[in-house]
Amino acid sequence: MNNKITIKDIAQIANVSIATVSNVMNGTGRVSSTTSAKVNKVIQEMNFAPSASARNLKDKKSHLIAVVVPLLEKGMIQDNPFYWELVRGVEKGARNHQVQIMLLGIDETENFSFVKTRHLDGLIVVGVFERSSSYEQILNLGVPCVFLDSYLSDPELHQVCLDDEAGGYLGTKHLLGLGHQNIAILTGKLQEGGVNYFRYQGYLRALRENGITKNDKLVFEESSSIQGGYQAAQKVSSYADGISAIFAFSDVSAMGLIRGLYDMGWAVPRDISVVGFDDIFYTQYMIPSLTTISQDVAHKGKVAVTMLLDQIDGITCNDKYITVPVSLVVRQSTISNTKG
Amino acid sequence: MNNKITIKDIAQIANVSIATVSNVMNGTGRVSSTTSAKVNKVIQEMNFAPSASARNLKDKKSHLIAVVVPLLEKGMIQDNPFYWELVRGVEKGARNHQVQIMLLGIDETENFSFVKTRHLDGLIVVGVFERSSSYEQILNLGVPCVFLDSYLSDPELHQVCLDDEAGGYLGTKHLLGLGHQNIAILTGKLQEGGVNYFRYQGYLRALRENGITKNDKLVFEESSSIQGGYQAAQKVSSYADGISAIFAFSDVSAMGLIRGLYDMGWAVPRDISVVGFDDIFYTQYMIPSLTTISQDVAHKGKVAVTMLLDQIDGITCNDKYITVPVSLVVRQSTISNTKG
DNA sequence: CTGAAAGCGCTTACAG
DNA sequence: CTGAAAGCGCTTACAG
Repeated sequence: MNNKITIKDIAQIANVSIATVSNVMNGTGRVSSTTSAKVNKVIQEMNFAPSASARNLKDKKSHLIAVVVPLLEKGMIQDNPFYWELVRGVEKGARNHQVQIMLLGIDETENFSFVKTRHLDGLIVVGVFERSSSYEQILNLGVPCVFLDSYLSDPELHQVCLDDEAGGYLGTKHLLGLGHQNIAILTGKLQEGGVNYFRYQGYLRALRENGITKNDKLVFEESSSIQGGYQAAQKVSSYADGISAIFAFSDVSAMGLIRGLYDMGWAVPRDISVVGFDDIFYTQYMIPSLTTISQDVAHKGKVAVTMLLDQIDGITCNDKYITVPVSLVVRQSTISNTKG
Repeated sequence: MNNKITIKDIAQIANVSIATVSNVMNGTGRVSSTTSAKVNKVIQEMNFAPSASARNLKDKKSHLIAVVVPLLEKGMIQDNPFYWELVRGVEKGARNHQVQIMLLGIDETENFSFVKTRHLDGLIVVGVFERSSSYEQILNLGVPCVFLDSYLSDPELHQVCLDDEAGGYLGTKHLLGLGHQNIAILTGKLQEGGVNYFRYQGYLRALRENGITKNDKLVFEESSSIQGGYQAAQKVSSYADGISAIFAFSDVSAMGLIRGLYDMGWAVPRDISVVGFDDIFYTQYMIPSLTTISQDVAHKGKVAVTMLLDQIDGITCNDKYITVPVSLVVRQSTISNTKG
């Protein structure tokens, strides 16, 4: 094939120097409009696409950013479709700004050499913890970053976070309002400083406001997956006739939980009310449809790209820490407490 | 930061030439083990990561492949989580082989210049049609490609397809076996040569085998999304008391359909049996769980990478066309026809 | 307004 | 076994 067309060929055909061709392409320097038109015509005709490698070698800019997503144990990227919505948002945002994205799954063994190797312009990092090896590594890179759902204490870091505490509060409040007293939570790893931790804080605040003392037995800590939710159902149902409502910190685990309860003869919301978190695309189509805490994930992705690109372009934004709002969406999975 | 370390620095510190450093890194040429050890030590200590740009400029290889996914009208990548499972499979496969992936959404205006610009080693293209502009463009690129779910007639093309015809057949056969006669289908665009087309052919074959003449009124062509399925419910229920079963050509549309029917007072499977397609992660957790045609999407992604990399490395495989098998998974959404 | 030339950081024959 | 040098395809001062 003819992917070997270079700036030299264009220069030769257009009868100008390569410097001129370069200037035309980049709108730099002073070029007469006739020359410019002539060169552009040749570029068109030859279907010339300048080599990014050569450019990067000079510029040290790649116009490539990476979306870095944690790996599941099995070496696969997270399966929660939540990540897909996020990535889709990032892709769209990036496309609008002429940069392209790489997708990378990482675990604690990752050394991030690809960032230097590829001269990546920046990173969008999803869900790292403060004291993880990945976190350290990323900071040492000294490359523009935006962290998503990561809650890092360093105020200099650019972050986009959800108002998780409010989400935890809203969901709990909703259940309390329906007369539920023994409200269980189904959460993924409850690591301090993590997403679930803040949701849990919101839960506790709502309880306090209502003068309810917390009961650690009502905290079910399971893998935050659909299977995890399913497994939790056994524990939940075997534990307690007292539990009239449960707040799951992700929609996928809520779905697994509901199905698990169903298999044990419990109907939602008749026997127990369930609240989810995320407002994943299918929640309103579930039977019963799921009451959940809604967030605009795709928007989050777009915000992250915008922040990152500003940062790359050296535009300082006054708000390094952006909190995306949450809202409660009431559907069929929650009803008034009938157990008295 | 010190991302400015180059091969020169390493050479200087290790007291050798840059050629030697290069040879050590690439295992090329003849290097004494002492020199090699010395150089490697310095590389380690300096945390040196060679520039991909410089390398690519010489090699014309980027160790980058792109996953190309069709765009929805709204400029976003497809929202079906099916794509996420696929991309995850590709990512894992790529990671195991030291190449990295770019994710790109494309529409008919895409000119694919990024392929030449970035010297991409290859492309994994999902769901293009034979006579689309994208298809033409991609062929002209002359770059290694693997097409997924695309059904292209050129036997020289590398493709990974599902046995869609068999899937359509199996699902229909299952319903026939349960005594259903008026079996409707809910399909996305029924374009000749497309995925849905083949599933439809399988459906027809099963009907023929049972001596049932096809009825075009039983074909509901809707957007292949969860919303599309939901909307179809009205048409399905208003049409026909005769319909006792419906075969949806995607799980997401099946979910929307079931919910839509539910909202009109129809229960699945009591009033109507439903079969889906894909075996998306949540199907077994739905209430009722969904009978569906199963395919191993992540595996499909991995097969595609392997094929692509072989092709890039010039390894000719005898099988350019790989068909991934399907199987029927019977769950709760289908029961015997009770309408007589 | 235009062009000759250096240089980005590598790899690869080619000498030695 | 090791190194000097050319060259990959661009961009960017610098002359003219």
